[in-house]
Amino acid sequence: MDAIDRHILSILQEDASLSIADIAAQVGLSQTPCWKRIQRLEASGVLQGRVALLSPEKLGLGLSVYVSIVAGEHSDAWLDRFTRSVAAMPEVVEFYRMAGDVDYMLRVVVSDMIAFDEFYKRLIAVAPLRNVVSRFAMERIKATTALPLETAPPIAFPRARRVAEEAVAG
Amino acid sequence: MDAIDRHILSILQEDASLSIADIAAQVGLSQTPCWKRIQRLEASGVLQGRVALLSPEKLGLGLSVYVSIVAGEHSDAWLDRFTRSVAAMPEVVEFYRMAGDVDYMLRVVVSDMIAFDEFYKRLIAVAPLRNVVSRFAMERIKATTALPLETAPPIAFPRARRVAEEAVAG
DNA sequence: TCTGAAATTTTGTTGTC
DNA sequence: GACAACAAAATTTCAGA
Repeated sequence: MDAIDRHILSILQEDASLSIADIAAQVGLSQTPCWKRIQRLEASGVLQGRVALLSPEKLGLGLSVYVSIVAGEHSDAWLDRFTRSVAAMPEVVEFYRMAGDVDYMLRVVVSDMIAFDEFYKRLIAVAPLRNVVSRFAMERIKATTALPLETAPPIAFPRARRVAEEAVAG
Repeated sequence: MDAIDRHILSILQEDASLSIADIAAQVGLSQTPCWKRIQRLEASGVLQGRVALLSPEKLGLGLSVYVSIVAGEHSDAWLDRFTRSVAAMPEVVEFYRMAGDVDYMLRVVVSDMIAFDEFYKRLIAVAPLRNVVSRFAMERIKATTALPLETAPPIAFPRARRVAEEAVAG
């Protein structure tokens, strides 16, 4: 995972429709070594896959709502039920367990307030909740899938890691 | 934008590395009409692009922090300065203007608490803020780029829209 | 006007140095 | 890591419903 690998990743996380020839030219390599690096990044799991990004507005799904939840219980049964049910809802595009004053944070994508209210009723029916706060987004100023590679620490070397793992296994 | 277009979009937003032959087979079309539909969806802007998804954990960027902000002022100058500066920070992967008790919501991706604190200092130096609350994610339960197409309203027909626009223009 | 089969061109992949 | 041969895929063309 050297600077060239990072350069390749930064290009691909912005535009994965580029040809290997294009990417190779940008990073100053010929096609084969560039292709081999991409294969290695995929095999190591750093490159998880390629997806198409759709326009929420053009699909009539322009309303994002942040929902913070305080759990109703902390039993294993409650947790399992809540986690599975909420993760299975397609409107939930982000779902994190939090530290601090709220237990869970969601981002929910819906078409409008009516649709959100319909979602909300299904959400509170899933399992008992102590508190739910919904905050509505008025304007999307920035939303990217690109991670800040320039701020990533100099760890995570797929090759070095594999060597280390083999040393442990052997 | 019929059911087949939606089917194509739902496949591509899960995996954009599939060949047109694969997609065509899944939606029950031959390559050419499937390819033409994808071209049309790209031209209409519903399909915005293809990106590679990277592993935050493997890159040492496993900490997500939700930051809610109450603005310090509401002047045009403040707003412009704040919006531009925050959007330009690579750690900020989501940035929405909100309705209600908070003015802005961010999701920030960093390597650890130290890195977040460093980011936080830069953030509060950008422009005067009345209140900032940071909530730390402990566990990512779900995070997808796939929009809930099954819940999208039956609007947004790129072709029909073009016809309507031409009718207005003519 | 939309579909599908085949030809063409571009791109991805493998082998050799 | 580069270059050349090979394989596969995307794109265009064209015939038919």
